[in-house]
Amino acid sequence: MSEEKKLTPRSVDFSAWYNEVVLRAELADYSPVRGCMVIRPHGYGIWERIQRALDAMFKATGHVNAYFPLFIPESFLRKEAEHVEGFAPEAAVVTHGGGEKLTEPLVVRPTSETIIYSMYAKWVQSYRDLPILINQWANVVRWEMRTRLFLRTLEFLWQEGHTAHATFEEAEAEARKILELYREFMERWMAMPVITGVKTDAERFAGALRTYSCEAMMQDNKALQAGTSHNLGQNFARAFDLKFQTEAGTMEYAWNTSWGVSTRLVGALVMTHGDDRGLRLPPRLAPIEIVIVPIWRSDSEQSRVLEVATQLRNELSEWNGRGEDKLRVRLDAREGIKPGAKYYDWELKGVPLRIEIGPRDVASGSCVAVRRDTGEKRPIPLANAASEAALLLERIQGDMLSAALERREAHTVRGELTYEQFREIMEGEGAFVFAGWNGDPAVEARVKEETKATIRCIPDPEFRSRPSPSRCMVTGEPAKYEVVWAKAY
RNA sequence: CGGGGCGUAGCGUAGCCCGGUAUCGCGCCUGCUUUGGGAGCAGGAGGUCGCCGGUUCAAAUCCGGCCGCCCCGACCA
Repeated sequence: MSEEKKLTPRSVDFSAWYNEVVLRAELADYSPVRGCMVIRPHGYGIWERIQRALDAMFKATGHVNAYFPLFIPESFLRKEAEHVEGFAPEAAVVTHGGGEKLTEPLVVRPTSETIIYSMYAKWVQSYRDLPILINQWANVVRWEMRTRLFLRTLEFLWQEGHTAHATFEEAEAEARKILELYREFMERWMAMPVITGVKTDAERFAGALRTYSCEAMMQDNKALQAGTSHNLGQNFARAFDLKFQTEAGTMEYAWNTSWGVSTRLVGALVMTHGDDRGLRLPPRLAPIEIVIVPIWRSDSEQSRVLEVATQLRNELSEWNGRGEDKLRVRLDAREGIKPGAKYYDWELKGVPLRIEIGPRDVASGSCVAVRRDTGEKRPIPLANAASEAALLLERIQGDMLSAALERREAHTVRGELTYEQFREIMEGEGAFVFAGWNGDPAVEARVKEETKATIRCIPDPEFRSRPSPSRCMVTGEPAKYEVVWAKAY
């Protein structure tokens, strides 16, 4: 019997549970600097899987990677009025270098629009130079008041795409295309369903014309903004004199978009799929998809089991039934630790599939596969273990998405409801509420004040309820939009 | 920046009210026995009790100040 503290059950305190999973599954750790997080190898491995998948998707849509400076002259931020207003309060500023006071302070980038569009201005003369489709993998710094592991840290890793186009329509199409790309990634890779839509003015990115977002529901029924894509219009092009000569010979400002997702996605994964045993990883993002745990009693059993287990490990990792995408397998041959302890260990870390193999299995030419998501056990023959395991992994990926979608729908309220009913929902369990809104920012602010719920987005048509509410939930006036309300991180 | 909580071995903690030289568990090291759901026994190493000052014969404990962290809120990916 161990006296070690058990994981806090999610039902007791979701925040405490989340922190314990992140720390104990060894995804991340607190650093000596407040609000800055150390990403440990397991957490970084997940981020690398995310990077790899997204990068391939960006390249497939014609984007290329580049890198821009960490330091931005303070004056650059000021060139776009809304932008500076939004980011100045959370800027980290370097005032000294080489032992001397700088003539102009340098801002550690909170986002790179300004430095990037200042460069695009040099690169673009003609409509023939457009579009520019560039992505950068980088770290950014935002001096937040309150931080949370992965969800909001002072420094975080992300990908930021920055494009320039010849027309509004082209920029708008780009922003929408990336939104769809994000949605596909979140559903197919993260097994995390999201609602996409456009932000209200209150929630719009500082300097953007329009902001689109992906909104995911965590297991405490709160929303997490998982990704954003902005149509920046000509706001930054004007600020940085990013002009081009059109086919007709006139001069025009370029149209920009920017979009990004961050290490927050790792937190989203935990809060979407974790359970009381720890993390559950969707197979496609799991650094290790399969862990083989050998079981033995005596020395002779040990050598025999390990021999078969090693052979199984090799067969699995060399199997080419998935083409270039090899199975990611780990054999846990540690000695002096009981198999049960190994099970708990890998369950906490979220490995989707465990294969147990002991003397009885060796004798019968089989092994036992155990699903992390459902706990379901099934014997599979060693002869075709690879294809069986691959099939199970695919099923786990699909089932995890279905389960998350079902959970979200069970906590989604659609159709006409009164403000009183809404308040009751927000005071209780919380939910995604589709409701009518008259478009008045004052109403939006009042609801936030009274219930802590915000408009997550004006959703795309496919997510809207049918028929849309005709009245504003708060005022009873005719509704201008249907919106999704929820408390958010 | 407001409200709450906490700083004692690598981790989690007892002791504090009522001062007397630090408790227990996990982990770690050595040896033997173990291994189909967190192993057992024996031995062992490991501590500026967050920091500074005060009271006292004596401070983890009482008093004053400072620092740090976590949680809740305002702000935000």
